[in-house]
Amino acid sequence: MVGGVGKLPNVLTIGEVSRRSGVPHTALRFYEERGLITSERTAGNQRKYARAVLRRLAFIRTAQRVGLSLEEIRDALATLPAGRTPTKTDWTRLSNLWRGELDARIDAMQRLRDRLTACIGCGCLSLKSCNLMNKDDELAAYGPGAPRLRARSEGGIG
Amino acid sequence: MVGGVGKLPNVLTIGEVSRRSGVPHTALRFYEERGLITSERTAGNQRKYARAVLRRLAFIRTAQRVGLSLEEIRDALATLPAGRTPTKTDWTRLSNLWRGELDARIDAMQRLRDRLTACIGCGCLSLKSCNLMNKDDELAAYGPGAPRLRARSEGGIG
DNA sequence: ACTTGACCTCGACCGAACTCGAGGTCGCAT
DNA sequence: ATGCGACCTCGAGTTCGGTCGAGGTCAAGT
Repeated sequence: MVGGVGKLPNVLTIGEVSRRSGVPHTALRFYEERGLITSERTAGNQRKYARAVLRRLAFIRTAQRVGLSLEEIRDALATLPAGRTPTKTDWTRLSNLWRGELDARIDAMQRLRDRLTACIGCGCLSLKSCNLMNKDDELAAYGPGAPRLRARSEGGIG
Repeated sequence: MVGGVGKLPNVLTIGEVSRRSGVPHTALRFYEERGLITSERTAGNQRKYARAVLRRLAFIRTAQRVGLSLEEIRDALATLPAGRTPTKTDWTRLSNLWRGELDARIDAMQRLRDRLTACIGCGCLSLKSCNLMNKDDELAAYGPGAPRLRARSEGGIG
């Protein structure tokens, strides 16, 4: 019952995973090293991936696009049953968790955008009257580190 | 008219700027090196900043939080009149530019969030029926580099 | 005059998220 | 059995956004 010569194999090589997911093989090994994905090995020590890894990768990429670090993603994924298909409950828990994070970020962005717009109205020549430039809520805290969300669109700004 | 002994001096030392803006002095020098801010020097070679630098810094931080790179920010700031108070027209141009970028990002995030939510509904046990996991539009392209938008909220996820 | 703290430069280092290259093995087709 | 591409490991290199430390100067208070 291990499927005939079908075109949907149960195990995938790293090359197949890379092509199917669009994630470079170098990154796949890197993710494995960081504990985001796992793999079995063939007799000859070559990686073989369960098809589920594709779902996991899509999840990782999605989360990354939103600005979560690999560590955060790894931790979140760790709450899912190791290596197997998660239950609806698992997903719900995770989804709710991230939804909150997403909501917060969307909210922050919208506030910023709205302020910027208001800024046009105020002329922004006076520091006092400009909401954007008065560091009240989000501008207050300055955390260390070097955040960056690469613009996917080549040439939006600049 | 170089103001008396007031508590709002026209020029600020790097330490003052750092305290007032919340940006570490190391970062201030770094920003200067990267052309995001400028400073004059005293006879003894110490930096003195115009008060306007605070506005500029708030702007930089704001833009950074949204995920723009220092280079993008620098380029945008470069469209403003060098070192002087920008006109309303200047601001309008810049604001419009970034508003588009912001809108796009907000939009992407919202789509992701909505998909995640829909995902809960679908149970997410099947790759085929799950929108989130099917890489259509935004998941398609995988760019190089190492993007990251640090979560400001300590302990949202993880 | 002296001390103290804030400031200067410059180069090294950090962590995140990867990529690249060297040198070697696996496995499949011919 | 031979060739060839896809795979392996491991260490070094890259970019971004900074921080740190050494070694030295400036400026203000006593």
